Amino acid sequence: MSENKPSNFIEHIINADLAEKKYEKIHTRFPPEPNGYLHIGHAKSICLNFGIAEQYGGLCNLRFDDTNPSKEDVEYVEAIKEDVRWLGFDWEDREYYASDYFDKMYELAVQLIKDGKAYVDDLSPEEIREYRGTLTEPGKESPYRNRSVEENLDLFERMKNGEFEDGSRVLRAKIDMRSGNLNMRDPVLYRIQRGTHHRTGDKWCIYPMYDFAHPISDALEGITHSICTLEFEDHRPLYNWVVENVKLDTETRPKQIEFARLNLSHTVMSKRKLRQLVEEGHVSGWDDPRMPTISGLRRRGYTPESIRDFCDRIGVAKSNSMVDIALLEHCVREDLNERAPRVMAVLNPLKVVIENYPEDRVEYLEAENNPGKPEMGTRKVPFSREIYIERDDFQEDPPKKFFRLAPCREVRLKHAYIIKCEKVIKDEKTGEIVEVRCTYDPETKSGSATNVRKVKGTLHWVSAKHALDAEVRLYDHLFTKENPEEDGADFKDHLNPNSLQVLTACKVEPSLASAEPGNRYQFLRKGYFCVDPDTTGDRLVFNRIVSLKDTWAKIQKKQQNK
RNA sequence: UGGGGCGUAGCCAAGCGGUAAGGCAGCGGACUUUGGAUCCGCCAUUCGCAGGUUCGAAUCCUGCCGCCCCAGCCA
Repeated sequence: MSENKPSNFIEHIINADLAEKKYEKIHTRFPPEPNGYLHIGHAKSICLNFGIAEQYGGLCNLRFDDTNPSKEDVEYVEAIKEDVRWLGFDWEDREYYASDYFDKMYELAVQLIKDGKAYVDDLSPEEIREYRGTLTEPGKESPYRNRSVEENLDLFERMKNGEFEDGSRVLRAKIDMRSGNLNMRDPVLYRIQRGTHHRTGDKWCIYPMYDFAHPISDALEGITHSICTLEFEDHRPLYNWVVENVKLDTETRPKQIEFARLNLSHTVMSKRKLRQLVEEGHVSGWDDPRMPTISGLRRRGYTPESIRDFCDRIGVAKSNSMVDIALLEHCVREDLNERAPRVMAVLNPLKVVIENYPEDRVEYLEAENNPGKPEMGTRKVPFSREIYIERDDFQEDPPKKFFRLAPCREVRLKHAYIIKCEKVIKDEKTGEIVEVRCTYDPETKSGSATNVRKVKGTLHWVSAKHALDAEVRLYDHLFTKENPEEDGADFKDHLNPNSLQVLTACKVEPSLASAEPGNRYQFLRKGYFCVDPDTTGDRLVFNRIVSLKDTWAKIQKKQQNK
């Protein structure tokens, strides 16, 4: 199909293969092991594999690499399917499992033995390690390496029949104990491991290793390009060995291609570490909105579109890299700027009384839902004598360039009037500001003919008697360090103690009464927020997806540094 | 000391012998009833380093340096 402008080295390879007529149709696969939840690193692989298939008019399979029952579970297969679907990809009826091929794999292993290319080894795990040699010294051949085909056949069948203890024997490929590539030093193909498999139950007590199962699964499914991460690069000769030495009846030979996995700043990506965060209670679960898991990002409010866009932008290459999380944040902002309706919410309320506004008057002001998109319409927002503004938006003794509310100063209330601060009321004991008294200028009503004055600052607000109470959860990076796993220290030493801040006294505009879990909004001047599933009939809970870009925060930082 | 990879801006990343794309971040400025958005401009005389080939090298050759991965009966 489209052989135009390859955007990465994998497309170059595919274009070349197509030009040489090595393959007719492109077929990829996404092969997760159902032993944990998917994270954004997997999203990169999913987008790559499904994306290439789509781009070349081919297909992409979803295949669970379930060859180790001790670590795998149906819980994970369901979660993985949900995540892939949510990201926007469809594997149609091509949902496969390596375990679907266990019979075939066994048969192929038997054939390998008959061909004199595999043998049953009685060495213990420790002995196998010793015989393997080291990185710099060659290995030694096992004393069992030259058993007769008949004996191997008999032993392997008895392994399958459960006659031997777990770990007492393995089937090994007969390749080269002196190879510089440790993977080629007679790799283990099958091990004995009792345990109930989530799909095959107790049918098997021997399970194939990844290096044997993966190339066979690929070949059986007609995969043309088997894309995996860099650490499998030195498994490629073994992958090819299996493809070439096993008696397959398919004629297309899959090709393994390796790319660099994603690393994201200010977080961790390994399943082991993520699991640790969950199990030790540093986060509330796999779907904690601070987690880089797909389920965490979903709950946080990230859109699938923004994640796909991110995956497009980071590119695909072979150098180990660390992508700045700011790019991910940029991608959601860009997406949500287009689609999120704007709404007013005061996170840290400060009461403002407009002294010259009639006590019992209420005006319903017209407010646009998205200034960039008039087609998103307008809504009515109630305005009255008592309102809340953001505590940060008032300062008694304002610094330079602060153009919000301060004594004797004027600001515009978004969609409403210009108000002027007349008086500050403080708590007599604590000195805390409890209320600000203002006056408004009736000539300045938004949209009216008399509204001609301009002021520097515009604030968001909510009418006190109309406001809804809400809880807002503010999230920050999970780790304070760009790379928490750097310099050998425990990554948990760099957990950000302020990664979650819960605000329980927030006031939001009444139109949010109908907000439902999953809905996303822009809280004017604050950021993008998503309704959390913890929301109940009488309690609104919002997650901050990402803040808006904050020029004022930057100015403040500069002022502090002076 | 073996094998496999990778080095282009603060972070990603194109580039494939014809004179360094693009994005993020950053910095300036315009506009603005979101300090948002938008717009406009700046941001690598040089591609890890050193030699060589060539009219011409990030691209080809040689040598060095640095970083990552591999010694699971995990994937």
